Amino acid sequence: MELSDRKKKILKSVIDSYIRTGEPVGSKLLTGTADLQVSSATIRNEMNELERMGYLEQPHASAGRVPTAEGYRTYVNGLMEQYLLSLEELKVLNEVFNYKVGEIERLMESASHAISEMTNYTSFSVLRPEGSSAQRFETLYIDDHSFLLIMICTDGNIRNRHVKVKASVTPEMVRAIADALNATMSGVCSDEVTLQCVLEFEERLGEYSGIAATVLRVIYDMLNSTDKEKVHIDGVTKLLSYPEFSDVEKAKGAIAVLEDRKDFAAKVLSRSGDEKGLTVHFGETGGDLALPDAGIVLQPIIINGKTVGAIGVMGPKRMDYKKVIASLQYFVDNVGKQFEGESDNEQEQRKKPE
Amino acid sequence: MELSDRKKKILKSVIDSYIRTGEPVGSKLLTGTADLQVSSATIRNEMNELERMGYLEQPHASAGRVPTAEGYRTYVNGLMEQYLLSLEELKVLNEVFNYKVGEIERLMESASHAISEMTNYTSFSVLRPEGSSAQRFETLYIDDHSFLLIMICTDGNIRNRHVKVKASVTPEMVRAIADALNATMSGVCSDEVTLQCVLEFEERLGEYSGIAATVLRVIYDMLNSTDKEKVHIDGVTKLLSYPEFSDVEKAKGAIAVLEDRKDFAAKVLSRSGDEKGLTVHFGETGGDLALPDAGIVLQPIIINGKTVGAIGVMGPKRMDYKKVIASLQYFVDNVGKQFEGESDNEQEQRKKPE
DNA sequence: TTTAGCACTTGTTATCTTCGAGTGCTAATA
DNA sequence: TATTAGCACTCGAAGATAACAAGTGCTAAA
Repeated sequence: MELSDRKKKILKSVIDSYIRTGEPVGSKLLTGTADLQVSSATIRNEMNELERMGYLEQPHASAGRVPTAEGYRTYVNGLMEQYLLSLEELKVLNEVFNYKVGEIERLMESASHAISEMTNYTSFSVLRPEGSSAQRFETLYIDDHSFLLIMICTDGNIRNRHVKVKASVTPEMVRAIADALNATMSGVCSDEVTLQCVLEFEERLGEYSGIAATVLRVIYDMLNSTDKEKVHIDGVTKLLSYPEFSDVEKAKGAIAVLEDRKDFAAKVLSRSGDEKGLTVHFGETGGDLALPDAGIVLQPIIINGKTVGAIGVMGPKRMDYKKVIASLQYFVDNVGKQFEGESDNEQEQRKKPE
Repeated sequence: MELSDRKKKILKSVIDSYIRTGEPVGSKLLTGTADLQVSSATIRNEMNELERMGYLEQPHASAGRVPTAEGYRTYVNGLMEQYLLSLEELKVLNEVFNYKVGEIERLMESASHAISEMTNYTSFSVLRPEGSSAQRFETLYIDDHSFLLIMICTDGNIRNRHVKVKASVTPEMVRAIADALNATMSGVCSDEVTLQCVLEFEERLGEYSGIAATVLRVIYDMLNSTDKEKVHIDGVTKLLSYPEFSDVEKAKGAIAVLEDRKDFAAKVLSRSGDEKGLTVHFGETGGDLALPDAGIVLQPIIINGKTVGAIGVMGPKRMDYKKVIASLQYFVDNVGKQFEGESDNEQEQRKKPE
C-alpha cells in the first residue's frame, strides 16, 4: 500500500526525531514540526494507522512511537534527505587518501578510523582472504644470518618474511633456496604441500639442505596466512555511549559480534559477495548479521570487478543513516577512482580530491 | 610493621574469597575457612586491625571487607600461592610457540589471544616502535607494472612495500631506483628527508625520474610507519562479564584506555622500559596506568637485552593474579628461550616445549 | 475531515519500610 | 591476656506505595 504524502512526512519526522534523541516520539512533539499544520489529534490518528501498517510501534501502551525495521527501511529507501558532508568532514576523509598510498589494507583501516570519528559510531573494515597460491618465489640476501623470503602469488599479491638463521648464509645459498622453491613449490597452496614436494625441495637444495626445515616452516606459515581474513575495528567505546547499550548485556552482545573476527568476517564477506552496493541491516532483520539493538551499514569494496573486502559502521538501530551512508559512499567512490584501471598511483595522485 | 601469621592467613583468605566471588567478605564467612580455628569475633578484631593498617577497607559501614591496593600488593608479593598451569593450559600456550615461527609480532598476538582465553580477562600486546632509520634499500622486479621496495633498517628490521605503477618498469629501472635511494637516503629517518635529498634523488634517477614522486611517497610512508606502535587487544567483551563493569560508564572508561592505542602504548612502553620484570598495577595506584576499577599485569618482553614490547592482561582489580602471572611468566620465559642468542629458529625448534 | 476534550494506561520517580548482613563494643570466659 | 558470646547499631538492598507525567484512543462537536 502506498503511503500518503502526509503519512510520509509524519513517518520521516518521527524517525528524524527518534534518531536525534533516542526517545519515543509522541504526537504533541510533532505538532509544530516540519510543515504539518494539523493538530496533535490528527497526527495521533495517522500514527495509529502507521502503526497498523507496520512502520511504527509503541514500546509500551502509553509511550510515543518508535520506528520498526520496516519503518527504517522505507526511511532509508527514500524518505530521508541526502546528507552533504561538511568541508571539515571532507577534509578528514581526503586526508586518508593523501597519506595512505597504494595499500588498500591500510587505506581501509584509516578510513574506518576516520569514519568512526566523524560519525561517532563503531566502524570496521574487513579484507577478503586471498586464497591464492604461490606463483613464484624470490629471495634477497640481507646479511650473514638472515635473508628475505618473498612469495609472489598468482593474484599478484606479495607476502614476505624476514628469515633469521643461526647458520651463516651466503648470497649463493639464498639464490639456491629460491631456485629450489620455484622448482618444487610454485603453484601450490597450503593443503597441497605434499611430502613429495618437501623431499624434492630438500634434495634440490643439495649442500644447503640443512636449512630446509626452517624454510619450510616459514613457507607453511606464509601459505596459511594468505587466506586469513583481516578485520579491523575502530571506536568500540563509541557504542557504549548510546543509551540503547547502557545495559552491559546488550553492549556485550554487540561487541561480541565484532570480536569474533573470523565469524564476523565470514558473514560480512558473504553479504558483500551477494550485494554489489551498500546495504543496511536493522536489528533482527539483518539475516546472519542479526543484532537485536544495533544497525549495520555495509559497503563492499569492489576493485576491478573483484570484491576485495568491505567497510562498514555499527551503531544503535536509530543511527544517523544519512550521514553514515554519505561517508561510506564518499569513501568507496574515491577508492574506486584511486584503484580502478590497473591500480595506478601516479596518475591518481593528480586527480585525487583536495 | 610485620603481619602476624594469623593476620597473613586472614588477609589471604579474604582476598582469595573476594577474587572468587567479588562480594565483600565478612567475618562469619571466614570462620570455617582455611585452618582458622577461631570465632568470628576474633576474626573481626583482626580484620579491624588489618583495616587500620591499610590492607582492607569497607565499601560501607555494614558490609564485609574488601582488599585495598596495599592489600593486593602484599598478596601478590608473597601471600598468594603459586599457580601451576594445567596440562590443558600448557598445551594451549605451547601451540602458540609451535605455529608462529620467528616473528615476534604475531607470536605475541597469538599468545595474547591464548592468554585472554585461558584467564578470561582482556589481554593486550604492545610492540615498541622501531624508530631506526633506513640503512639500505633493495628493490625487486616483480612484473611490468610493479616492483617490491625493501628498506633494511639500522637495527636489522625490514620493511617493504609492493609498489604498483602505471608506467611499465624494467629490471634495470628498478635497480636504478635502489641505487639512487642508497646514494641519497641511506641513514635518514623520516624527519631528515630534506628537499636536498629529494632533489638529489630525482637527479640520480636520470631517465627514470618520472617515477620519483611515487617512490618518495612510498618511502615517506615506510619511514613513518616504522615508528608506529603496534597494539593488539583481545577479549574486550570478557571485561564486560564482571560485575565491576556492569556500569557502562566504568566499562567505557576501561575500554577507552585500551582503545586509545597510541597513548596506551606509550604508557605501557614507558613502564616496561623502567621495570625489567612483571609489574602489577591496581586501580588508582597504577601511576600513569591508573584505572579506578581495573587491574593490569604487565610483562615486558626483553630479547637480547632490548625491550621489544610488552604483553599484559587487564581485568577487574580482583582478578586472579596468580593465574595471570603464571601465564604471562610462562610465555615470557619461553619467548626468551626461543629468541635469545641471536634469535635462532632452527636450534630452538628442538628445544621448544612439547 | 479535523479537532478539542477527556478518561485511561503505564512507566518513572520519590518516599518509606522492612530486612538482613555485618560491624564494634562490652562483658564474660578459658 | 586472648578469646568469645551477645547485642545494639548501621547501612544498603529490595519491595511497596503513591504521585506524576506523558501519551494514547475514543467520542462528540466543528
